[in-house]
Amino acid sequence: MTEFRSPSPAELEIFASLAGPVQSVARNRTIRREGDRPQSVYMLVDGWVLSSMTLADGSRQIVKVHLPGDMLGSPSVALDRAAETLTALTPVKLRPISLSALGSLFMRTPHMAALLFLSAQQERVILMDRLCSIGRTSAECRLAAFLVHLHDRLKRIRPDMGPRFEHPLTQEQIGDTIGLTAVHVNRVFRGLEEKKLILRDGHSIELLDIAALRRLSGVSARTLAQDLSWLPKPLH
Amino acid sequence: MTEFRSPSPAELEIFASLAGPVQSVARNRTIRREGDRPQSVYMLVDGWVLSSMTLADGSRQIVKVHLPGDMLGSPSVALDRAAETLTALTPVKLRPISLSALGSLFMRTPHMAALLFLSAQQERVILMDRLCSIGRTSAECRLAAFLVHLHDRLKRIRPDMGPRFEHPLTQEQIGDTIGLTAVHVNRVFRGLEEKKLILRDGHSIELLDIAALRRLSGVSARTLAQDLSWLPKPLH
DNA sequence: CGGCTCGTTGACTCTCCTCAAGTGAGGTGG
DNA sequence: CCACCTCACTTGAGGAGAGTCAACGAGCCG
Repeated sequence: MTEFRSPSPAELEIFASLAGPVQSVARNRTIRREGDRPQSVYMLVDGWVLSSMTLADGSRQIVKVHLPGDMLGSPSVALDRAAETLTALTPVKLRPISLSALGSLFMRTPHMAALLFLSAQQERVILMDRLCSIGRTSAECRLAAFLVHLHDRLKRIRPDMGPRFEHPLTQEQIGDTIGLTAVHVNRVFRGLEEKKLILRDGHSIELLDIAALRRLSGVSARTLAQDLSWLPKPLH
Repeated sequence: MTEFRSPSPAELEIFASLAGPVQSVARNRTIRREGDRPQSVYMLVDGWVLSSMTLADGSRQIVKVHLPGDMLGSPSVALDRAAETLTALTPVKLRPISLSALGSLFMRTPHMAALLFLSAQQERVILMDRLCSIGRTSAECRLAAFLVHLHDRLKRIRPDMGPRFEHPLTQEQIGDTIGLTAVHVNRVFRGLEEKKLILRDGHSIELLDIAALRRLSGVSARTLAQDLSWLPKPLH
């Protein structure tokens, strides 16, 4: 929500007071499993979290790679049973937000509620872009799109970040995110290296030509709405 | 929102009063193009609408097939420029809802605002399911998932509907929806017919074994949240 | 030291795409 | 009323991209 740069300090305080205490989750632990009853959402304070779904044949699709600042588990608030499994990729710190706390937000600060709505819509756009990527582009384009998108999001967290970043993902997890097998992810990685578009060193990746990668990805860059004058006014 | 069965008559009236007059759009006309500034969303009163995105190489992905009762164009309210093109598939009737009307909803009825939020989350789940379908399953599974999902949604509009329904989609449009070429959609249609899972006659489709199709699709059925006691109370 | 997971590479297979051509229904204009 | 055109559907043949199976090496942790 802070992406829209309009919550007031008073509102951020309300939001913070609604969230529960910080919980720690060890690497590889499941935070919530698909099929569980959704009783809260979570603010990710620190660490990486995977949101994944399992298909009937046992294959897995990763629907979102969550970074610090993300709200986890929110799609499932509309459902009887959670759709996604949340797994800690690294040691994680998070704060639960009960459904009733979420509900009271709509009463207490309509402006924050509207921002919550906007970020849900933004997530829809991200999913739509991924649908395009997976549905209509080659493995190379998909990997490029994934890397650029991840880089953009990391950069939003650390604006001073350069073209190089660390990540905890295995190639299998990347494959499950962009709809490829681990073996093919590996080959495509090599292809991008040979084209001098990226450099890899373990779990560190450097994007050598972000513009070219973005072009290759095929999906257009998105700019968030600037004019939010139609929203309810923030509290002060 | 009415899917959650909780808006009160008073609230529905508020909602109706916020929407603009009914507009008619002829078949194949564009309602809004990607790149336009999003100035409103639309309630689809009657007809079918496609929401699509165009990639750099000119290929198209259909992001959503909209049916009467749907809200159109809402993902783009978070953006500076609309992400999706809205095209009338049939003669269409719709009512625009300006952004300021949407904003006032958050002030006037927190309960409706929360329902709006929930239906955005539900759309996210639908996109996540489609991501799984396109990313991890075969052409046959994808087509089965598409047909079952479409049938479910039509059934929600007309609960008395049987296993047979009419639709205005070409095979190319279906392909653009599930990430296949028109030629391959045709072959997979034939496959499903030969397996006695469906029957086709022009633009009419009968699902001969919905349970089998659902199993084949690989994605799990979703149940909407029943307990919405955490939402703000409705107006009366 | 041993057992794991992860990354890498090769060989082969198969699903789906591409290109091409033919059919049929519907619409239009002479 | 018919010739013509267009668009959607259909089917075939061939090719390419991604999957599958398998093996091996490297790093990490107990």
